Amino acid sequence: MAPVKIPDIVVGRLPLYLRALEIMVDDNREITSSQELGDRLGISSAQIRKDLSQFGEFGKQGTGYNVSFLVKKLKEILHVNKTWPMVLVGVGDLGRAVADYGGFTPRGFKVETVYDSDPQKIGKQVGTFTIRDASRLGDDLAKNGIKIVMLAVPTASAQDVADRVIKAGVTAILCYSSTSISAPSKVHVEYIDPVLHLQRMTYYMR
Amino acid sequence: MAPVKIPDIVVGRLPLYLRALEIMVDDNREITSSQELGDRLGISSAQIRKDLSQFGEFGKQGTGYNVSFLVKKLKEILHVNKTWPMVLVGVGDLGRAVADYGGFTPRGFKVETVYDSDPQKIGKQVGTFTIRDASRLGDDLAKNGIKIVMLAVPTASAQDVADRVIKAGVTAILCYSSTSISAPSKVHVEYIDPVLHLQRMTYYMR
DNA sequence: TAGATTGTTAATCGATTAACAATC
DNA sequence: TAGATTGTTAATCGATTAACAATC
Repeated sequence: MAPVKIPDIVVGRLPLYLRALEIMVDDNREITSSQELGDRLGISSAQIRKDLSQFGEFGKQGTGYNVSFLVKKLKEILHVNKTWPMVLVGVGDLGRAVADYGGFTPRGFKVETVYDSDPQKIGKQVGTFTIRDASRLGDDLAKNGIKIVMLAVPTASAQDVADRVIKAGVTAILCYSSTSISAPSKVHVEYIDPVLHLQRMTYYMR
Repeated sequence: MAPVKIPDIVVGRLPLYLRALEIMVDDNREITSSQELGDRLGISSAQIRKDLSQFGEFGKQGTGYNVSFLVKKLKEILHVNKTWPMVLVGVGDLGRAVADYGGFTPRGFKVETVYDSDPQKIGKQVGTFTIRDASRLGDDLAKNGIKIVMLAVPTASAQDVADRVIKAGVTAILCYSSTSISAPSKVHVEYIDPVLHLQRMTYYMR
């Protein structure tokens, strides 16, 4: 009995559910329903029930879902019931903001170290971090067992840096550079490019 | 004859094609094929041909696509053959980086003004911008005909600010706050939340 | 002409939704 | 019990892919 393969698109919605539920926790909500959650997220209640049911029976007929219980379950499923150490490569304007971003820690992630290859920057402080030489990435990553890297390097060097961190055992890359990178299928790559979102919207605008 | 409705999912891929093609322009590539483009993006060549053919016949059998011609066409389709003025609301660490980000201008967007509601910040400089009082948003947006707003405000005030800018005629919101906002269907909302991407990846990791 | 690649069709595949029995 | 909401099935809907004629 092969464990049923959960579709990627379902996995992609779970963090959205978790985020909405954590806001409900902050608001001291104890119970919610697929209907309410769906209304908040613009997703049908049927889809939410179907997605969740892939992982277990978390609700009660007639009542709904216990918010903190569902939060706990989703954190387990997404493996964010622990904190993942990450490193950041590239400390330009964007990298600086990523390093300072306060939103990682409460949600399961922590920036451990930041790197740059510019000799002018190496050794300087960025927030609480001392910028390390990017040429040390290989050794450091392997030694500290880091699995997640965020890239905020110039477009032209993104692939090169990606190749190097992958060689050092990294299996997840969050790429802020405006380019696609190629990686073996065992390595997960996600992208953040605000312009892609903007252009998607202007398509519909005059 | 109703103009055929292009699926949202197709529209969402066009900016990706445009981005890859612009990199090819920089590399002085004159011609490409759906095969090559697909390889770079991890998308099947059939899908690329099908997507593009929704908008016209841009290629030549046996040859492929002229890169700069296709760039020109995609810019027209996405309405980024002009520059869209935008404003940014919220100048914390994240907002500061968004304001300084150099990637908007070459790709069809420009930050015109930045706003915050913190009296401590109003009047201060951020890069080349003087922070304006967020209470002026309503008047300013309407007067300058701004249609696009980027939100980098605290989660708790995102909905409130969104409501106000929508009232002032804004039809596109790029939301960096970690929450979903509700808006009339004529208003386009896109989200950027790095943690959602990270959690999507850790699902697959031990 | 031979080789290559588009644009498009039809088939396949997968995701969403509607509906409802089960049950709290 | 009556009302509400889940979990799940089957039907619908939509997206992707394989294949190939057209043609450069």
